[in-house]
Amino acid sequence: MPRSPALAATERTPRRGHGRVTLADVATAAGVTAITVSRYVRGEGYVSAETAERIRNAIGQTGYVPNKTAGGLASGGSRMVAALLPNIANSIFGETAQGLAEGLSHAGYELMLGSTSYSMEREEEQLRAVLGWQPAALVVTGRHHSAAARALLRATQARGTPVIELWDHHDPGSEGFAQVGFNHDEVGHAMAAHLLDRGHRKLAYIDSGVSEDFRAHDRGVAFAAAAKAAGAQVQLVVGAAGDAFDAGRDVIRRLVQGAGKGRAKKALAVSALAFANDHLACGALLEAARSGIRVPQDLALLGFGDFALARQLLPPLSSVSLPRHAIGAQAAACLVAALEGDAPAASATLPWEIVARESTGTEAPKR
Amino acid sequence: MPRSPALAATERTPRRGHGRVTLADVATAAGVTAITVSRYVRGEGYVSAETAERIRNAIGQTGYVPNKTAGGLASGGSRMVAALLPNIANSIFGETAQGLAEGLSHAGYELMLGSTSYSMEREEEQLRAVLGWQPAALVVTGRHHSAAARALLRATQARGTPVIELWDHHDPGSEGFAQVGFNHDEVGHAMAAHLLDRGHRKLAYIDSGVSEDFRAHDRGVAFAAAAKAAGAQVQLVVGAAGDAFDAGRDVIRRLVQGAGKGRAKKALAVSALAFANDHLACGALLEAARSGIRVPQDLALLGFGDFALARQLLPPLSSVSLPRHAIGAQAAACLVAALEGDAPAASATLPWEIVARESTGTEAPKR
DNA sequence: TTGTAAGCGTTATCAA
DNA sequence: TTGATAACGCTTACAA
Repeated sequence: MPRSPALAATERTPRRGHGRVTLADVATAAGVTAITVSRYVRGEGYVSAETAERIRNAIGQTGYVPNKTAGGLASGGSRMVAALLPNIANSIFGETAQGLAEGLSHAGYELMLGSTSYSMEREEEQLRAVLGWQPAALVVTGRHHSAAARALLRATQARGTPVIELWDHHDPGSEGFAQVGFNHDEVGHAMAAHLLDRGHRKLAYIDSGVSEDFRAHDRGVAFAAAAKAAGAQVQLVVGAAGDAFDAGRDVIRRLVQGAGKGRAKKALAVSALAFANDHLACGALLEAARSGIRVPQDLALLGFGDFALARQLLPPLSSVSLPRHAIGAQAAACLVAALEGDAPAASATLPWEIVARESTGTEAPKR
Repeated sequence: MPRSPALAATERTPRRGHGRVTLADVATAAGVTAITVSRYVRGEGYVSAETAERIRNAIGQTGYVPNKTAGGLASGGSRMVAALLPNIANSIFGETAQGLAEGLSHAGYELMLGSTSYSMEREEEQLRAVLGWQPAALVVTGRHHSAAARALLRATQARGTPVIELWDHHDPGSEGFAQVGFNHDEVGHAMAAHLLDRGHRKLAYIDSGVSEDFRAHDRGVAFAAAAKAAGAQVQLVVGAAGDAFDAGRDVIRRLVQGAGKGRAKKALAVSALAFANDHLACGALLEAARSGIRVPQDLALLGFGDFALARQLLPPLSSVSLPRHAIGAQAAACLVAALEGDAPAASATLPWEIVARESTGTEAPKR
């Protein structure tokens, strides 16, 4: 059926558009062509003050919102960064995500977020999924990825898309990706040193129950190595899965059982415990109080993460304070710099610090 | 400088593509046309087993990744949902984000996440930003938005894009957006009832120091109304900004000061406190222990959120357990259903529950 | 300062 | 079962 001119005027052309207001609509309303509106919107090229005014009004009237997917398609670049984190619910990665979101958003980038549930397999899936959106840059967590994921990351980087690994900083730089984080071996060493300095010779590291938390394992291995090198005894214990507080309590309960009770009571098998995270440590601290174990006299406890709770308990928990938010913020800054400057992303080591509180003794370490 | 034929053959055509492998490349490799590959990739329409096999190989060889922005542009639909949350770092919204991410990802949608920092202004900005990405659906937090943001949401919904408000559920349904959450007035009432039932007649609600946490305010107002209706005394106190634990401690300190000390000591001005969140409540609980205030005999404490820590302290904290993760998961389910079924998104009220622990007394309420 | 033409990588539509 | 063609809404390149 041929369309009458009148009808055509009402409904415009057939299958034209998906109902959204386009650049062309604004242009018509402003009495210019689309490219002029485009220039105005992007703030590039020359647009006379008079024309700009007309366009401004037209945009206001029509409620135009630029279509960024079309823009990206045309220009071959997008203002969107995809990030893959093990877990967003976790306060550790939550703050990192927050830092990323803030930093990117201020620079005019959007954030596409994927949660990998600490699984390399999921990471690979998510990677394929977000890659289809042509992100301007890619953020992943840690330096352990499946072979296929590594290949995808390498190919992506080869095409000029910056890739950053978060939360780790290891010298050989695995594949040459930029890294924003810190070295977990160093933290493991420092945790051991902190306890050794205070005279402890029987140590244990309580690892996270999350099997793919590689960074926690790395710290544990380094902790053990440092302790052994100093001639101390070390155990590596894996905390129970599930609620971390309960897992921490559980560690203390088993320790007390091992020591026997009543008249058969012996000294605890270890004198200091280092944990993969503060929740484990706080659970242990609370259980110690109930078991009559004096902290730090009978047992010193050292956490990791310096959560808000750590300094609230009695005794306050010594812990490793982390640049949780800074990692995200710094990654955002690195990416934006790389993107604007058309350079590869830069790595950054971010500072962490052992905050000595009562749970590992208030004494200054003997020199 | 005119390009020689040989050169042209090497670099293909001028300004063709941005270096990515396209459908056309795969098609050439497989000896078919682009549309056939497209059909194979989407699993739609007919592709012979033989052709499919050739395409599969071609995809493997070329490492083709479908360009979802181009696809979305052509089809007028995207498989991406944008969500705006007040804060991702916070464990409350973190878990919701996690639920959303998981639910959407399983259904083959990506998640674009924005953090509004509890600011309506930021929300509006972010809204404009994500709208340009043509999301398939929109998720926002709460029912309070700036006028402009509301207009944008309404226009978006009118165009057929589902809009869901999270974490709230209020009858008039503000603008008719679907809501996935619960009614905070009811929670406020229930919190008051919980304390009134246990015989308390001098109550206070400690509100969050975050001024745009409207839901916490709503609960406080409802709490006060319920208490007054029962003939009890109520105060509304606003916690200090900054660390929530410290703000909670601070409340107790001021309460103790008010009661005087030593020989001039009087009874506390209130006998029960309800809090805007568990961090405030836990801070108060810890400070009470240090101040020699017996919980619940001298002072009953009721939290909100039932964080993992709540049941670990002594005495364990009574609190309101929330469907943090479920809100995200349910919202994802609602959206996917709406998107696949082409229907408007459905609202859902999710269950919460007051978990009575020792901090408000173990006695069964008198009937 | 503004415009024309072509193309980005994909899918809808119609035809074969 | 496969293909040709024309969009989708925008930007680059070049022209005026």
